[in-house]
Amino acid sequence: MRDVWAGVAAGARWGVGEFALRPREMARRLIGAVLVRRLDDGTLLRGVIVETEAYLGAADQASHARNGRRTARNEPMYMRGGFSYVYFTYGMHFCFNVVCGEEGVAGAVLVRALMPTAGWEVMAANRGLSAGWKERDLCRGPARLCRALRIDGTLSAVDMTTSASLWIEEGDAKLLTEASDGGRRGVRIGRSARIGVEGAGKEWAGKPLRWFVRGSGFVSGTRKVNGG
DNA sequence: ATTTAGATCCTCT
DNA sequence: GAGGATCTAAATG
Repeated sequence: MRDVWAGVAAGARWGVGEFALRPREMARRLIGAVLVRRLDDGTLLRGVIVETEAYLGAADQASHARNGRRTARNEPMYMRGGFSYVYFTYGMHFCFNVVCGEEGVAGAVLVRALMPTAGWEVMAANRGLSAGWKERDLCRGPARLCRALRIDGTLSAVDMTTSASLWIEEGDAKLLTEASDGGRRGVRIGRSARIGVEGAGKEWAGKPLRWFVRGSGFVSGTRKVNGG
């Protein structure tokens, strides 16, 4: 992971340049970065990104932009890198994506889990959890993450390079080490097939387009999927 | 620890 | 009208 931070300052807000990557590279690059949400009352909620999935354009049969589809819902996927794409699914959940690449080309990264670093109490309240909750459960999974950070459809197509409500900051190696459950063997990044896309058919459902911090209790999915 | 069913409604065909 | 980039609780090994 060290190479990822070469020459960049921890805590700096990402600009257009950081988002100018293709989905695969973006998904890998986002691991360890910090997602920041500022509520209307000024409360800051933060978390280190520990799990992502890349969604490509026309060829990717698991993507909302498959076969070149362009609809009102997926329009943000075609925007310039740095915009958000939030969609509603399963009748009750929102999922948050980071749009990447150049304008006119579909591509985004689903952020699936965070290690919360600020605002735990507010996140728990947003999730509707009662006493006894654990930090590791607050943002484990894309829908939980959105609920904890109060991200919904009104935060789709937001420019995260300028927004006062939602943005990404450069990560810090120490925080990622913490997220990796001690990280005694160093921070290791695992890869696997994406979750919940079986319907896309063997070829695309099987591609290793999911990235996660190995051994982290903040990552979603089963032990089997996470390779122990 | 793993599996199952049910919730619930927007989006696209 | 069908299905979904999910989550929770309950049941079962």
